Amino acid sequence: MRRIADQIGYTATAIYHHFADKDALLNELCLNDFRALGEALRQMEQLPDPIDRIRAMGVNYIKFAVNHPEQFRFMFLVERPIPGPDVITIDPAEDGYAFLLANVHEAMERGAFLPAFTDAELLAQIFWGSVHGLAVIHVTKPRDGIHPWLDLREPGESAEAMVDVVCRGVLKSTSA
Amino acid sequence: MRRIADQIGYTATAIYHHFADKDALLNELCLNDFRALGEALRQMEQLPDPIDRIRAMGVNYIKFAVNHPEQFRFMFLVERPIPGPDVITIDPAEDGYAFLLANVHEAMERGAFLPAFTDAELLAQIFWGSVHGLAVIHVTKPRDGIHPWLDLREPGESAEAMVDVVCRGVLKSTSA
DNA sequence: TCAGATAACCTAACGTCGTTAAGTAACGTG
DNA sequence: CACGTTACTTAACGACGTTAGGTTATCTGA
Repeated sequence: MRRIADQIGYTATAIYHHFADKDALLNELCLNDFRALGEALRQMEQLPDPIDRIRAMGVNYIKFAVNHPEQFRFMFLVERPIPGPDVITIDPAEDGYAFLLANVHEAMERGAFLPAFTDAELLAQIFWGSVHGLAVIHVTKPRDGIHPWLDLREPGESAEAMVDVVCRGVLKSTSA
Repeated sequence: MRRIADQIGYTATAIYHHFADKDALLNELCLNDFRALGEALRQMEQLPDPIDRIRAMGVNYIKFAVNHPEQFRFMFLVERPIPGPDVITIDPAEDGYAFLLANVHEAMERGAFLPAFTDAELLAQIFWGSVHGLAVIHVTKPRDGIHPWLDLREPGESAEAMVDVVCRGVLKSTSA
């Protein structure tokens, strides 16, 4: 708070006339980042095939994390009290997960997935979870001083590989 | 520090005779948790097939995270200064990642993977990343107050599904 | 056996942090 | 021009990690 205040040329207490407390401020910044990520993923809307969109989203999700590690950590990894329901102002229309889920539904209607996969939400969570894991690993890299023998692959390389693997695992026909 | 000291019936300053500072103490606790996770994963050693071991490790990794969310967050998600090289005392023999990597190597020698996969390290990171993502999602669940429409599947269900998907994506023959 | 070192622990205090209380200056509205 | 609201200030509180300095117990060696 005091450091933010210094940087913007005010006193720390001035912030409290605009935000209830530190968490409220951080949540606002966090929502901003969520919108940025959502927008980045929504760029894939132009691709005609829903599976291609999902693939591209996966790769770009990791790219976002690697390019904005502070924001990514901030969004997903920093513990903060759950904001009150009134604070949840993020619009599903600009949410990344909602977009992913819509694409899974679309691909499912086209019969792209193996017959075993009928739960779109579960599929979406598998897609998200797989790239989320890689993203988190890359964004918390320094911690792996604990695993000095971990020879981490390039984010781009592992992202492509992960997306390929998961797609081959869920798709009826493996085009790629 | 003060709260820990209270709980163990000492003054806060007493701790500084046993640990250099807060980070040193936390790193020690963290190493403890890493050993616990490593041991949990190493239990799979009894399974004869390396692929079965990898599958079971994936499911148990998520189980560990869900059963010990505090520890898991602590190990992977809490930002802390990188410990000095002298502090890295974790033995590869009791490390989970090293065990995973060894199993990937073993399965690769048996020709279990599709010919495209020749990089054992990359494969290990795909296995780890996929379940790590789900684990992180489940362990940071409260934060998804931001995604109120996210209908999170049961950890066990999504863990099994993830492991199946990734295995189908990398294995030559899909036995399961 | 006893001096001296070492270890384990204490109290007091410092600086930093998030936050609150109380006050002041500027501004828009009747 | 009075008046409430807004934007901001200084001063201070309590909690935190940490340090300095002192006290007591325990162990070691001549």
